[in-house]
Amino acid sequence: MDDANTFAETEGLSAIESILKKEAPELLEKKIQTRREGLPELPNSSNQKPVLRFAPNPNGPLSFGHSRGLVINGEYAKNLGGELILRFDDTDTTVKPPMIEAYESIPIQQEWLCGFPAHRIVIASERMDMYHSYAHKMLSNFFGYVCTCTGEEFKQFRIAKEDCPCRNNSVEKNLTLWEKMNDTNGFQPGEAVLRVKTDMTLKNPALRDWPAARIQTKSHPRVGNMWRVWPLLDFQSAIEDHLQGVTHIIRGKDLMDSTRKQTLLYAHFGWDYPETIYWGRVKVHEFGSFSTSQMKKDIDSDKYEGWDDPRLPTLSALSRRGIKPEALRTFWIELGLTQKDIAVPLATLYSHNTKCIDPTAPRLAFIRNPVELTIFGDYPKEIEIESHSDTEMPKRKFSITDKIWIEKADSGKSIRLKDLCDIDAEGNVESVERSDKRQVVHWVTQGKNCELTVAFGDDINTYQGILEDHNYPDGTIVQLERIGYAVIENGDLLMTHD
RNA sequence: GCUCGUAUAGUGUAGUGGCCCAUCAUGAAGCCCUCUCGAGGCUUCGACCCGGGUUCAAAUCCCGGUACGAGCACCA
Repeated sequence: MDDANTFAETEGLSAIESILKKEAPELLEKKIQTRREGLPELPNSSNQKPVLRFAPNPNGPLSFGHSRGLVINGEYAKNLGGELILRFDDTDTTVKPPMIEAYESIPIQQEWLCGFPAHRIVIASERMDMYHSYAHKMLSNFFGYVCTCTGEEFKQFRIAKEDCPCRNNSVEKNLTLWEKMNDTNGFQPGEAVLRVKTDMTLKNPALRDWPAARIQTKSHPRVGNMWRVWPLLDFQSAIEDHLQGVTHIIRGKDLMDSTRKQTLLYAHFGWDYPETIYWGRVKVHEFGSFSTSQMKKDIDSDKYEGWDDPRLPTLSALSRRGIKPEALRTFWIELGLTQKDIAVPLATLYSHNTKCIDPTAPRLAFIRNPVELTIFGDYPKEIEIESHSDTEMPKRKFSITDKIWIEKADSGKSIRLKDLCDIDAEGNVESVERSDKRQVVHWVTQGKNCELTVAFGDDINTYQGILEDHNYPDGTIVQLERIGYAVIENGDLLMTHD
């Protein structure tokens, strides 16, 4: 390389060019910048069919935030011919108790979003025997122990990098204490936990002898009181990933320490940890911060009408509002898999959604703040109007009387009544053909009173107006001319977005 | 406090030593088209956190700083 540069300096660049032209012409061709499309290549996936999983807590229905995990894992599974496991991590009956309806709704929403059903569904609460048997194994092999310190006591040991007294108990003692944890008349919640023996001097405090299971006495909605000792996420998830043969874990970077904890556990068992990829935190400005438990509270107190209240960021609300799964998928794929913490505006999602719905959304006129206008002069008495200017949709047919409705904001000036005629401020017809560049305004001649509901942040507004007669069924996404897209719901309108 | 992570236009993103006075989308502005303030087409605007170092060559590698975020739960 040095020689080459010296040569270039003394002989000039053109000399090099002519040599290259002879010896290796392909090097001279300008590379064209290529932009990677879609998701980055999944590492370590060329020699195996990937097995991925998405593991929500069924303490409520799926939200916008969940959709990232579903989309990313689902896309990889689909594109690489692998498998997607939908796993219910429902091992907490106390802090985030499972909601029984969620076991039904989550798979439905998963299929709606991904476009295919999960290849496997795993319910943690039905696999408790497995977790117990590995917990037992951990104790018998002396890489786990029952700890009877209080949380505060152990915290001090963790900070001081010192072993807690329970750490050196014999295997026999541990097995006895384990029995006592599982015994109704033994330890009570809070009196003992199962810990994984790692190393109390580890640099990262989060990894020091982390807890694997605890006692819960609150009944589980699916399995009742069959179990008393329940695994914590890091343990349950680690065991289950191995049991299911998960090859790739894609999750938030807030779980980086989970990976490290679980890798230590895998080392004890002699297993290989799956390939792990992380994404950063996503904030959606318009959604603020919602937690499943807070939403549940607010629904119970009637602040929201239900899980599909259009103000909420749940998948059922988005779906109800006319957000398409394709738009959600494009949105998440475009954000990609970086570890950056990002804040995104909903405008991007809406833009993708517009591309999905615009080609099939029939146009309708909706008059907000309607005022009646009498028109004088010659105008067509029967009229056919396009329902969608770019596609072949049946036309809208109306008989025109001399009374029509226009929006108050459009009244009192000379306007073009769309597809009908030019009028002056008093309603006198000036021309049937479009005669100048005056503003084109939508209008209704035969219509019904109708309510348009618009969710905006934490507010919900309804506008009374007149919607032109149509016979589209509920659920149709229409475009209200000059306003935006909306879904027909019980004959009324629910705003999708502009 | 300890540990870990990230830093490219307003917002996202591509880019893994020479294709880069940096890609694409979104956004904003303008024009064209259109009997919608929609869709479509075109144009324009706008960025490599800072400071050192390595190298002929750095957005890219190294070190330091700064900023932001996360974990250190008997939640997931």
